[in-house]
Amino acid sequence: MKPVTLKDIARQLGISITTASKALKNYPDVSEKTKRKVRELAEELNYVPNAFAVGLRKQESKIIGVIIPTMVHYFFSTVLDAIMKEAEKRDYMVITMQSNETYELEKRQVDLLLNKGVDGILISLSNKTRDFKHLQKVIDYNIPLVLFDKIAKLVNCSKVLIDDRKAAYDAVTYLIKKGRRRIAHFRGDLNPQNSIDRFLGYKKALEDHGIPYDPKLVYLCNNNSDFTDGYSSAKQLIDDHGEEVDAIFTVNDMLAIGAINYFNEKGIKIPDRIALFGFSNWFMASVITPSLSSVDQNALNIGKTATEILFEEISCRQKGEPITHKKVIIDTELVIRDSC
Amino acid sequence: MKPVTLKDIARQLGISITTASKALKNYPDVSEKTKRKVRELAEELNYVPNAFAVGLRKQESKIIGVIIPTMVHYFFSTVLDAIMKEAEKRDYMVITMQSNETYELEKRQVDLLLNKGVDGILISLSNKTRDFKHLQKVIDYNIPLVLFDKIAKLVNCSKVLIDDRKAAYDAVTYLIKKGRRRIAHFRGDLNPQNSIDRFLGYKKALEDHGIPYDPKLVYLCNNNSDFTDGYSSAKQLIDDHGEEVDAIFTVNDMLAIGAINYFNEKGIKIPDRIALFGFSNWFMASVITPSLSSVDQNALNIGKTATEILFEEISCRQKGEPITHKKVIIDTELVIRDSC
DNA sequence: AAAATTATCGAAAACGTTTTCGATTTTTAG
DNA sequence: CTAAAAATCGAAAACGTTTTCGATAATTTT
Repeated sequence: MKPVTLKDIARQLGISITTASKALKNYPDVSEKTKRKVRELAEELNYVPNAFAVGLRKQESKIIGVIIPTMVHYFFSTVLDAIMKEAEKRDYMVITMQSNETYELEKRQVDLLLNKGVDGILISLSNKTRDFKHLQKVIDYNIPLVLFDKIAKLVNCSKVLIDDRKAAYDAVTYLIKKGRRRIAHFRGDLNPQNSIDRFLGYKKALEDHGIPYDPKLVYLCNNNSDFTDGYSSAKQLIDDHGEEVDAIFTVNDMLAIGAINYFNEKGIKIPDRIALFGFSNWFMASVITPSLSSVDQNALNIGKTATEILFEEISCRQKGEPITHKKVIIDTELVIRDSC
Repeated sequence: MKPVTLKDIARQLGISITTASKALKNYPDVSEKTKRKVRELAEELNYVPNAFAVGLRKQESKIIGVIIPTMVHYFFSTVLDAIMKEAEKRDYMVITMQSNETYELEKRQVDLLLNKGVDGILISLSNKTRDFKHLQKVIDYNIPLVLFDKIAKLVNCSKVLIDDRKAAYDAVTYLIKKGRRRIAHFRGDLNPQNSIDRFLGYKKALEDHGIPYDPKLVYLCNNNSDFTDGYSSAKQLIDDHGEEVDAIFTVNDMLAIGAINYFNEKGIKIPDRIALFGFSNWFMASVITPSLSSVDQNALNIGKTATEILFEEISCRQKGEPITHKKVIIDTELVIRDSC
């Protein structure tokens, strides 16, 4: 079974390919009678335009590309979910690629997407990306580009992100308002910017509420995608400070869950003895015992907004209108559960 | 900045487009000298073939399509991870679509993928899919198709799946070997086949070990993607049977985690008083307290194998060789943790 | 009835690549 | 030195669509 083409329709109806094409596109210079005949036959034969031919002719693919560090991740898969739904509304398809947190792959994937002729690209940068020539290439090719979550400030394109510093500030402030005074922080690596900002928010919240910042209460967890790191840091924290500490704010939920496991094991009561506040509001946070308070990043909204902006830019480009880049901050939300 | 084409290269070198094309494709009827010149210039100008033109000419897209019920799911995102890595090895890209567990979307998405000219399609069917005309269409178009996990027995194509019945049998047998005698089962909906098979495995394990099957110990959890269902079923179970029951085998980890939450809350000791065995080995299973024993479905292997088979078929088709469909059963594994 | 207008159609070029096949040039063999 | 063989190249067609523009036919206006 071969797909049916305009040629087939034209031949069967004894008209030209041109007329057949114009009939389906509702051109004014085709009579209603022929339009009807063409449309009926097209329907009957299940005609669909060949995507390659259309792409070649119109230089548009009806595909957008997405590059994320990793797929198996509650936050990113949720963002992707939103992206795909927005794309589908507009009859667009999504090609997804994983950079695996490496710059080389990310760069290569940008090239591949450009070669495929995608109409726009969404990227959440890898932790290791320090050089932005590949992004500049996208811009030079005049392909709309929107960065989300892991962004690069210096790149001239639209961005969608949360205010990590404020979100962390709010979470720590909540702990303080609940009477906690010795609040530890399990922080992440120096890159990406997110963990720095969350740390700064933590620090500022303490200072604004008259609690001295104590660097000894900050633990670096460089492998923060593994909950054993949270477990061992919790152990270290208790060894170092004993009864003194009464709360922990962690840079993500994974670390908090590792800590919860340790405390549960040692019979250290949560939240009576020590409170916990996570970040990201992964699904796990709601099912663990005790359930974990966390900052919800609103992944769906991030994905939706980023995609909407991308399509605006795509539409501007097609109409030849000038493109103005946007930077949108998505609201976060404190989700309070049993851990504090 | 416009992408550079063969025409640009040909003009700059004073040769024909034909020769430029053949030089890059290493045809024997181009002299080494011109080949070198063309390759060097192509490299310098960063030439990449236009994907639409190649697709139109060769009728191949270097894209495969994937349809899964949902993206935000540990199993499916892991399978997708494997699929994308296999595709990348072969310089292929992946278009992913979510059926959202609806037949209509699934059908529409198959159409969209066919129209895009994808070279092959991987599908894990929606729970609601009872009609397979859309799959038959893929086969009629002679596009390689591989079903995985949620398959349709009657469709004539390759399939990759696990032996749900055997896996369930093994898990329940493990509980029996550990001395459990009154083993409950939290089962899923009637569709898909998976939950039926897991139930049958449960039943057979009991019978083979001389334990009478008691339908009163089987609880239907129709909304099994929500852990509150596991919570309430656990409560019901204790209300109905009290001290009598000493283990539960659940159709997935979500239900088991709901049950664990209930038991933790009520101070019902796991595994002393009651043991639990889940299914799917979601990431959560390892972080919950107590950690949950579960059947690992080997999602990475499912994805890898399905993609390998797909590419074999794609390659056969391109060479005009006959295609033989395969049905591969991926081994599962019991992951024993603290819950039993 | 002639002229102007409008409606309807199709030829042709273009998008960029691949591939067949014939033409030309160079090399080798006789 | 000529004939055959080999090496090297390019014209042209094809993939299927869109769009411009010119041609013809039908209609309206003078």
